[in-house]
Amino acid sequence: MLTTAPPTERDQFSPGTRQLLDRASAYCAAHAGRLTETRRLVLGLITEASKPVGAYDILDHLRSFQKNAAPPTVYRALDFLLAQGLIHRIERLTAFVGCAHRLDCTHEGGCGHRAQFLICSVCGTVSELEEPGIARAIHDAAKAIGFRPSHATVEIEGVCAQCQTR
Amino acid sequence: MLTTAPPTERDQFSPGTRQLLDRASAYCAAHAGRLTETRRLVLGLITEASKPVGAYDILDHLRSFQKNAAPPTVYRALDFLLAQGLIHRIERLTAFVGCAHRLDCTHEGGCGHRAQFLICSVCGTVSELEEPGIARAIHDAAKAIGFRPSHATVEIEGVCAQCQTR
DNA sequence: CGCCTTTAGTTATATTATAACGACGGACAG
DNA sequence: CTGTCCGTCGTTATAATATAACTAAAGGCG
Repeated sequence: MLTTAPPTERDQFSPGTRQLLDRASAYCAAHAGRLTETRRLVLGLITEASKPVGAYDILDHLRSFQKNAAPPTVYRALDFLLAQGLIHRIERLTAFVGCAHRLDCTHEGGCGHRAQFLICSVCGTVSELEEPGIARAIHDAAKAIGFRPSHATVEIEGVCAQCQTR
Repeated sequence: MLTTAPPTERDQFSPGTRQLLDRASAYCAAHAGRLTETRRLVLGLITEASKPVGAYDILDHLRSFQKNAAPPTVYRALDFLLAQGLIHRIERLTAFVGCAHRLDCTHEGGCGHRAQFLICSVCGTVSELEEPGIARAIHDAAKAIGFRPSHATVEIEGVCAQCQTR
């Protein structure tokens, strides 16, 4: 009798995504982390989405690979990916996006805490900025009043260029 | 027979808070809004707290005034106060703080969307900045890529001056 | 007053996130 | 080899935050 095997990432993820996952796996290995099967699937699902995805959206999709996935399954993977800097949490949306720069970032630990996000309120897409001027303005303002910043959340809501022309 | 009356704001709020509430009431009246009893209590509770407060913390305290308060009671008041610009929501904390500047702000609608917040991870206090340099850096960066911003969330986590010296 | 709009009460439920505990598995020292 | 440790995962339950939907009351205004 033929039992139906659950789908693998090969069936669902684009070649581009799988390549990114391979690079992420190497990145983790180089930073004392393991991109396990579950973590890889979660990162893949986030990467394939064109918009931020909520934890329970991820859970729904993850269940097509692992029928017994539960909330802690997803949240544990998300915690790991956040710690590695491979994804970001968008606070205003309570949702997650892949990090556009982490794998290309040459300066250790230098990318995650400086990113800014542009949220289009029409199409819902989020794009990531790395604008030194913003980071500097924040740093300077904090320094001027004796505050020592460790991380800044910058989320800019508005209408993206594409949606303005429609 | 003597029935015990529920406490009024007079019993709980400091004179300074009550004065602020009176000013807020006038502010609302001038902007086609009514600072009703419930809204006034919620704003008072937020104002008295030295730190950001969660919606359910507010609910707990509100119940000492109104025994039948429920989640929608609080969320409706919060929605109103946010719309008036009298409080802010701190996304990273899922909590609310009073607006330090709204009542003193002379330019209509000009204060709310430019504020930045400093969150001390040691003592938990949040202070509000209004630093034109940050707002300008954000505006310029967005403009450069054709994005039209409507609102920017800037939340800076770190250690405040006071906590650094301890 | 009578009408209309805003506000509030009430119940139920949706959405997001974590606690707690046991099991499994690989790495590594002895 | 084998026992131990640590990181990961499965599982169940529950906490914390937020909203839907409907009804009723209260206030402004002709």
